[in-house]
Amino acid sequence: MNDDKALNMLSALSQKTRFQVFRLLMANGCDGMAAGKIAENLAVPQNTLSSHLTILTNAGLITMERQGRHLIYKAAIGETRDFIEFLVSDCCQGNPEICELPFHLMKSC
Amino acid sequence: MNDDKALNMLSALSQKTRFQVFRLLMANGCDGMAAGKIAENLAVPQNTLSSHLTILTNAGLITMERQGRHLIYKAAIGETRDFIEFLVSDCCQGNPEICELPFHLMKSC
DNA sequence: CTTATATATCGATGATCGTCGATATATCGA
DNA sequence: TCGATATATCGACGATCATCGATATATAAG
Repeated sequence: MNDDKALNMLSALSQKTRFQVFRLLMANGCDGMAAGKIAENLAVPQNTLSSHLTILTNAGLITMERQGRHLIYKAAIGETRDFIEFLVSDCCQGNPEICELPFHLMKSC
Repeated sequence: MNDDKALNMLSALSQKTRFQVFRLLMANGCDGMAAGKIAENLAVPQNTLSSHLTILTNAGLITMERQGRHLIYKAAIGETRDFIEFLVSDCCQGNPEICELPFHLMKSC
C-alpha cells in the first residue's frame, strides 16, 4: 500500500454507485456476484455499471473471474484490509497514545 | 454515520492535497496545525488550501477553531473512527465468519 | 454456423472539480 | 485608527467524470 494506491481506492469508492457495488459485494462475501446480477440489484444500466466495475477492479477493491458467460465479481478482502490499515496508520506515529490499533480485520476467502 | 456522510468523507479524502492534509493532521494529533502552517508544509497556495480545508471540515473529517489570527485545524478522530467502522461493517453482516472485527480505534482528544 | 446471452468498449455530452489571481474579512500590534 | 498578518470568498478557466446509446466481443445453445 502507498499513497497513490490508497488515493485510487478512495477515488473509486467516492462515487455512489461504486460505493453501493462495493458494499453489496462485501455483504455477499466469498460467493461474489455476476455483473448482470449487480446491475439488476442496483438498478443501474448495464454499460454504466460495467465501467464502474472496471474502475473498482483497477483500484484493487474487487476482483473478477469468468464463469462461462458470466463475470463474477468479489470484494477484495485482503486489499481492503491493507487500505484501511494504511488510512489510520498515521494517527499513531506522531502520538501513539491516541490510538489502540491492533485491529484484526477480515480473513481472506 | 450513513451512506451520504460516508460518501462525503470518501469524496473529500479522494483528492491528493486533501489526503495529505488529513494525514498531516492525523500525525499531528491533538495539537492541530494552523492553516498557514499546513499550506507551508504541503507547498500549496494559501487560497487553494483554504478551499480544501473547507471541504474536509464540511465532510466532518477535520475541525477548526480560532486562536487569535490563526485558525487551528485538527483531525476529527471520533468521526474518522465512525467512518472506518461503517466502511467495513457490511463484510460481517452477510458472512460473519469472514471478519474478526472488534477493532478499538483511537480515543478522542 | 447461427442466434441468443452476458458483458465490455466507444463516443459524445453535460456536470462537477481543482486551481489560482484578485479581493474581502478578521485580528493583532503600534 | 492604520498597517500588517492570517485566512476566506469570488470568479473564471481547463480538466476530469458519470451517463448512456450504439456497437463490439465472448461464450453458450441449438
